[in-house]
Amino acid sequence: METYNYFYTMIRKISPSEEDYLKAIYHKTTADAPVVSTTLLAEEMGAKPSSVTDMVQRLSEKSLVIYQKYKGVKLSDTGNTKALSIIRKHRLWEVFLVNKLHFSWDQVHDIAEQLEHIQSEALTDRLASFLGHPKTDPHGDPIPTKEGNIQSQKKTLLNQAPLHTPCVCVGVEDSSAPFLQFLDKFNIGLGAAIEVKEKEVFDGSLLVSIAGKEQRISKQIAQNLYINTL
Amino acid sequence: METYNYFYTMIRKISPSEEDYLKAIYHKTTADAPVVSTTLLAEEMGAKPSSVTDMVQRLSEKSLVIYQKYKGVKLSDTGNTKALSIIRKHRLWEVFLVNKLHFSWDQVHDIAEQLEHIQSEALTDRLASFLGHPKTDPHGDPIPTKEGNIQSQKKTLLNQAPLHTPCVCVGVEDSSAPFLQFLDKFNIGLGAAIEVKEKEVFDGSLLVSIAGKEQRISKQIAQNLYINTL
DNA sequence: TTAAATTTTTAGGCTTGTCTAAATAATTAT
DNA sequence: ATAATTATTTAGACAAGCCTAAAAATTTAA
Repeated sequence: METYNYFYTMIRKISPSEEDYLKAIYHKTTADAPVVSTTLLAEEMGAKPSSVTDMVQRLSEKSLVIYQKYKGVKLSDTGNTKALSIIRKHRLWEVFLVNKLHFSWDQVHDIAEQLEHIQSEALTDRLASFLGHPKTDPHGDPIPTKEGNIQSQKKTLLNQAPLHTPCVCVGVEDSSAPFLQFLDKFNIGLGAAIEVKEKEVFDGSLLVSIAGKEQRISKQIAQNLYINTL
Repeated sequence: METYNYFYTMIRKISPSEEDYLKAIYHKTTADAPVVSTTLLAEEMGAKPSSVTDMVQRLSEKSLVIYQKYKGVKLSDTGNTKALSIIRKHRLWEVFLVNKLHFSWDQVHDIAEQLEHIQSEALTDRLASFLGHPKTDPHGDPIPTKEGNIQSQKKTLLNQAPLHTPCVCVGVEDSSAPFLQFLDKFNIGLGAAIEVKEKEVFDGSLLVSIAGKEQRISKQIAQNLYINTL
């Protein structure tokens, strides 16, 4: 009995909660900061650090993460693949909700949080095909491929955009409903034409033209909007 | 603290597992047999009777079912409404999977079992609208309305169909994958034109014409196919 | 109508995923 | 360099949902 334990843990199904942790670890680690602390993860998950330690130890036993006591945690290759598959599902469902069911981009996150846990490879494949294999979700974030490849786009914050240069909005840093609703009021969406006319040194606000119309935008907004030059 | 307990239990969220039990109770009670035993429910749920007793007692505390020790269980009005809402979601998702993602009718049940637990009234509303407010699912079962009305159709088993009378296939009693795949091999689907040519007294088998072609069908098949006369 | 068989419930345990409180390690500041 | 602070882990508890084994109620049969 004991002999097969290792094998069993390897192929054990991943629970929705475990999937959420893998996703959180994915989002909270970068090339610069390759590991994340239990405290930071606890914030992200809306749980206490002690609960995170517990879960992270379980995930480590299942070889989904690499965890060193007191040092932090990062995804293993298996864990990374799993996280990307969940992110793929999340973003595909967001596209479905916006493009097919006509939800607005601020309404889809919570529903996609549930849909991303549906387990059926066939469903994901057919959904992707039904949607025309979209490359990005409604917030401009790239959708990983079935094979787990994700295109890391060169993203520039509107903050850093050159003056008097035609740009296009390609994504948001903050995809919370309040921010997205705010953007709607300013008529800013993915693909919107933006050009920075003036940068105020004092408060970092910008005078921009959006779809031909000049508007003043706060630094806080400009810090959360990604653009590409044309 | 204690004072508000009742109120809290009233508005408490229903878990996926609880939803599955409500659905099972719905499916296992009829006008003839208005209550279901824990043993029968255990079979339906793939659990032990003792586990069912546990759960049924919890559901009773939440006023979702009416339960009498040793006597069986049935849905309360609240529980019935909840069960119908889950069945509505299940069947709408089945229509989506078949009509939009082109799954076959034997592939959709397990996926819909997961999708039915997604919690978002807006999603269900928009899905129904996206699908054109279908009246029945891919197996011919009626889809309850948002208000919880379900049309009980007068269903005749192929078994009981009159001889030499044009009929149309309107549903299946058994919607397991093996049976549905079997029907596919015989080219029998919803809306298929069927006419009984001959009934064999010895084994109850039927000689029928399906889409113009004559075929012999066993009693077991005929017992699980619903038809309407034209 | 009582005894045997069956059904149902209770009691006690296990896992997952959370919590609080206490203990320990790591970091920061004096 | 050591003390104070902060971060992290451990220990123990709890609810949900399941299990097995034992007890109790109900049904069936003699």
